[in-house]
Amino acid sequence: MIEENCETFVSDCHVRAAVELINHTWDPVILSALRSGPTRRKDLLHRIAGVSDKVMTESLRRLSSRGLVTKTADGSRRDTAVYELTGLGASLTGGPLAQLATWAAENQAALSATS
Amino acid sequence: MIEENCETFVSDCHVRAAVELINHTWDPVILSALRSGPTRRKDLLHRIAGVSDKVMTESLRRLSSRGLVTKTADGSRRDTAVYELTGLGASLTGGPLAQLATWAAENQAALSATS
DNA sequence: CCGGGTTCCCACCGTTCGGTAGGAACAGGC
DNA sequence: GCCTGTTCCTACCGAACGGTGGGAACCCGG
Repeated sequence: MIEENCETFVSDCHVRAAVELINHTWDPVILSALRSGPTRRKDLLHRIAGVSDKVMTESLRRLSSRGLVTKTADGSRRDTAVYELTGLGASLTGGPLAQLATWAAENQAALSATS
Repeated sequence: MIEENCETFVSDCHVRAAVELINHTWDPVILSALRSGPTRRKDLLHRIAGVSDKVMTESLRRLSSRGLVTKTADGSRRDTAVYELTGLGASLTGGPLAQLATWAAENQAALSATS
């Protein structure tokens, strides 16, 4: 599906690929939340109000499978699982995602006015 | 829904708001396609392979209602309708969206490897 | 007048996504 | 042992999204 567009609009294909990384409702929020460092699942759920348990699991798995987040457990214990940004994830959150947040903050007035 | 997160994660709220502007499959592609200047609907459909007529209409309407795109018609004629980026839309496509595309291009190998 | 091209709308279908509810597995404190 | 907290998983449901098919309105060239 993406490849078709690559034939016509190469740069757009990249945009598409990138947007698909974050186009799930909570993924960007979780990524941003992880910028403060390795975080446990419980703390993520606590900090991000409104996200359900299932969605958090799904998002973390999705982000993990895409190489943006790693799950690190101390030994085999379950309740010590810690999620952390990978280099790729950090470059995404620190670069484009931060840009997006900055842009949104600067244009907040215009956005809320039109919505 | 967004406001709840704002209480806890202010910057994340902005990310959310921005992502919601582009989290529809074809919206970013259409926005990027419009960077080359005012474009007619037909040309957009022709250039972006894979997008359906309905989705194009929906996306254009959505982008228009959010102030990212304007629809300009020469008089009352229907087939001269031209879509164009607004200042807001241009700042989004030229800034964060371009950043995202650049990032995606740079990390293309890592992305395709993990997917 | 008539056919083709263009814009736009509507109704329907299948898939995906987010949310809820419930439970299993595991560790620690009482 | 028992209860609690935490991490996951598994159904299900409703809503939203993308895609298809069909058609209406409009303009132009034959």
